[in-house]
Amino acid sequence: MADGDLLDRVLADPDLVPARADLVSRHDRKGGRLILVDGFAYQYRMLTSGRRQITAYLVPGDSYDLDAARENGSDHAVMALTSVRSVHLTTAEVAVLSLDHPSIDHAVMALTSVRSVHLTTAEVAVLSLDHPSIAEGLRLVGRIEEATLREWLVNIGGRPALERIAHLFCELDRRLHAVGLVDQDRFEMPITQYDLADTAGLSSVHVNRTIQELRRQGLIALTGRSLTILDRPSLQALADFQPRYLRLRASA
Amino acid sequence: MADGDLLDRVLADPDLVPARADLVSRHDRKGGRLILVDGFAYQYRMLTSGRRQITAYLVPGDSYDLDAARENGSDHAVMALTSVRSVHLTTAEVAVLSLDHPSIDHAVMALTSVRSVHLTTAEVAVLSLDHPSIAEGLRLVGRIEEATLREWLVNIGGRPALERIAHLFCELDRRLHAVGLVDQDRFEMPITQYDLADTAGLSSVHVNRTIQELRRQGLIALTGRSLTILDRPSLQALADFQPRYLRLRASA
DNA sequence: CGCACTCTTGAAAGTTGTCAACTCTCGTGG
DNA sequence: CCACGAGAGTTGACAACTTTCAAGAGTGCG
Repeated sequence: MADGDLLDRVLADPDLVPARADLVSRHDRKGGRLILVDGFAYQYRMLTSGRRQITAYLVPGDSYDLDAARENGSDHAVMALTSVRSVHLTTAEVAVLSLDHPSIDHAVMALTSVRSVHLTTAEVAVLSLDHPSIAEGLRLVGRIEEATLREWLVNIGGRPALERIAHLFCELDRRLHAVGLVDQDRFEMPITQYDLADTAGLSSVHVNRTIQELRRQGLIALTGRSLTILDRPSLQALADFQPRYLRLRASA
Repeated sequence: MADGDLLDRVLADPDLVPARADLVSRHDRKGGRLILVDGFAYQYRMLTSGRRQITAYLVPGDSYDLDAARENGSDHAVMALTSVRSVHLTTAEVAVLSLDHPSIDHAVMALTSVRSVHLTTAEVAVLSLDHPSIAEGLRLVGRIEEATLREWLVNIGGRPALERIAHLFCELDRRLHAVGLVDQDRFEMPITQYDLADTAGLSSVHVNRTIQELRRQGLIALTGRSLTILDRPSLQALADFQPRYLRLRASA
């Protein structure tokens, strides 16, 4: 069969994982190499104290461990935040698919609009290390993930609650905007305040009060699952948000 | 000239950088690709609030950006904590050196004793991406750095001050032990309490009180620049420290 | 309708930060 | 040799931030 067919077939038949189920569990030997087609997920780690620390979010178009660096088990797991459609790739599929997609512009991987992202990120997956430009692309993804991780460390270690939550919202805004999921400064954010608490290293009660302060300052509106950025410049200024680390295109 | 000669020459003539000077500055276009031969350094980021957040420590044997991923400027800088001897490698040197060191066991890069580390990590530097096993090695280094970054995020986001500082000491202990810099559960740690504060996301006053509590519990002794681990099992248990992320050999 | 989950609120307690001063060490210059 | 000054560590009192506990209100789904 043609490789394009395989790609189409793989994308056409994503796995469906319900909310709050592990997409990839800790010490998962099968490898979690996947692409998120639809829905939100997060990477997390449980402490022996019982506390949970979220270390990354996955939004549509994002991938996880495509280079199989964590194949032999890792120190964290990935859980679906909403019901999720994702494509899991086997080593065989990655290898087969890579044969006919030798040249993918890795700059494209920095994401543009949602439709192209799904395809583009998928294409990324079809690449093997045999193709230098592919290896290049995977390395870029890795660097963005690392820069984001460092940004989170700086955020949690260096900013008080209000700025911390504001920064998180700014990041989600830009990332979702890049994949076309922001409409009129408004986007769906299916993250509970408990999740935000375990992301920011705060208690859920304090997250709640912090969000109310952001509302009071007229920066955001948050009702149910829908977040609206009312004053992006002020919100970004408050958070000291510099989106360069995300390596997104100027617009989308 | 033979590659071995170049390697020797490079190692024999390290740069000397005084304490509190930048080894690599932000937006440094020259690229910071280096190996630390002697001394301590840290990677950090300044916030507009004036706060400094340390995101990583470099100890003897550690490298920085050998794969030149941050060549075009990054969001952070690297500063010498003590006076430092380091080897800076140019692109040309890395290229030349890579030609005759095709097969380096990447497992060795996980560090053993101090002498071999200096050589081994140096050898890592002499590798280019043309050699698959080298690329492999650089990727392993990257993964360890990323896992450490994630560990710090979990540490700062999820643990109170006492556990946080304890965890930091546990990590330094294991990393320095791996390069032979721990003698009788005691090692030199030229990190001020101000530095620790900006590492752990605490104030220096609170770091001071936290250290006193660790002393009071009989876990450590810290005088001047010398830290002694008095009760490693208890300290590690307190910190919930699992050294697996460092990927160190069993002993050294 | 009722359960489960999420959001919100108040009060009290605990943790951490700020400010300010004092001590200690160490290296330099008189 | 001693005085001095800079950097680092220590301490106390107080303020600010954040958590915990507990309870009630809102929301969506079977």
